[in-house]
Amino acid sequence: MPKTVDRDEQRRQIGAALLQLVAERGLDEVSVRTVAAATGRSPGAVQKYFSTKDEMLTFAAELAGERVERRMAGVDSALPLRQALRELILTTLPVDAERRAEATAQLAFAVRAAHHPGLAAIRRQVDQDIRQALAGWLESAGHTTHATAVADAVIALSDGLALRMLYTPQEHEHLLAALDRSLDALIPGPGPEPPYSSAGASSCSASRR
Amino acid sequence: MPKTVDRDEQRRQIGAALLQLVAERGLDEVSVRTVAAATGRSPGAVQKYFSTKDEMLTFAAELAGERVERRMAGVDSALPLRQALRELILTTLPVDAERRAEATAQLAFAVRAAHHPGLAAIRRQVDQDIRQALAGWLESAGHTTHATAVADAVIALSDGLALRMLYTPQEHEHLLAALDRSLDALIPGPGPEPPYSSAGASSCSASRR
DNA sequence: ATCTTTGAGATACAGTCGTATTCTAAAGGC
DNA sequence: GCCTTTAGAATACGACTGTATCTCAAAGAT
Repeated sequence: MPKTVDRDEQRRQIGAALLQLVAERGLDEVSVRTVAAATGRSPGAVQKYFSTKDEMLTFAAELAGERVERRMAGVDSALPLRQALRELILTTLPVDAERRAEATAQLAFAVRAAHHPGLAAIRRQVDQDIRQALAGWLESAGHTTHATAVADAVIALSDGLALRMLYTPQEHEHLLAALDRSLDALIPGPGPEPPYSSAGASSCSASRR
Repeated sequence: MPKTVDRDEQRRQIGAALLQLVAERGLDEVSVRTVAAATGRSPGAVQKYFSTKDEMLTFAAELAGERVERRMAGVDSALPLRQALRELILTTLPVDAERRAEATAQLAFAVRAAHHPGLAAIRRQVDQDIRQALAGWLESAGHTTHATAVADAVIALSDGLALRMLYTPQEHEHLLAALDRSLDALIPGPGPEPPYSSAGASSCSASRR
């Protein structure tokens, strides 16, 4: 046996470099050569691990998906529902350099998935996992009705806020306020009632206390 | 004066073709040559109207923004708030081929804006316009507190749902349900419950038709 | 009818792309 | 020790990119 290397580890290194490159320069700037340079390798060396650019892209998309799911699993599930949700969403919003990198890559892949069946399948799988985990949280917190619909709403809200934050760093404050407002509305109680206006029969606020 | 043409009209034609191309094949497939072919022109003819690819892209992004704002202005403002919002959001979701085309282009430009200051500025302007119009709707419907936060939430929700619909056509039903759930939560019934609501009960049980 | 200005097409150029092929060097197994 | 297998680099190729330049046809003004 000749010189041997941990192939999977190498692939993960390259994939990680690709994600970072997407974050810094955009998915359009990703080429076999730029990724190779970002990892200090020659283009030929990258070819040893990914025979095709598309294979490399797909691998990186899966890697990014795994990261999201791992972060999700890392949220303290003992937290009150609203806080847990807020914490989870905050880990997906580009509020600092690291999260901005992740969000950028995530959204870039999502848009490309619109014209790339392979990437679309990966995104669908990740979304499905997150959706079911979220629905589980909701149900175990007493949110037995329309748990999946609320889960989908939370996902959409998170993605939409992240997208806009990408090109509007000035408005992070406003958008975080919008996040809290939405969570207040979507997740009634526990704790002090959100300071929502409107006369007594405010829609959902009576369901759980 | 020699042969003369309506330059602005030509530019709009080319811009429209570019948007359609983005919708059908993705922003990566947009090149001076592909756009020229899509308009039945030669690449050189396109150069007469846009001396640079970036100028062409910027123009198309503005064109797309105008379309959104025009659609927004077209929503019947006499409608009850919740219905107006729902109608507005539906015109931005990829529920049919035409809207899918618009949403695809919109989101593609949004992601590219993350690394393109010019596009970012355009997006920010469009977002600002929509936000203020939405906030105006909300306030004039009695939603005097946190109108802008709710407006931002609505925008994020709309973008997030559109993004996911792009690569998950199978789940349109679920996502529309999530939209209604969110609207129910965000917009407490304006006096008379909207017709979506089932009887006088809490609007929590109201779902899409 | 001529001139002049313009739209449109064709072509050229340097650069980058993805991928295939070829080479060098090094690290186990014998 | 050599020999095989592999990692990695270098190179080659055709296709495509954005942009600059050139030519030609056509239409209004004189």
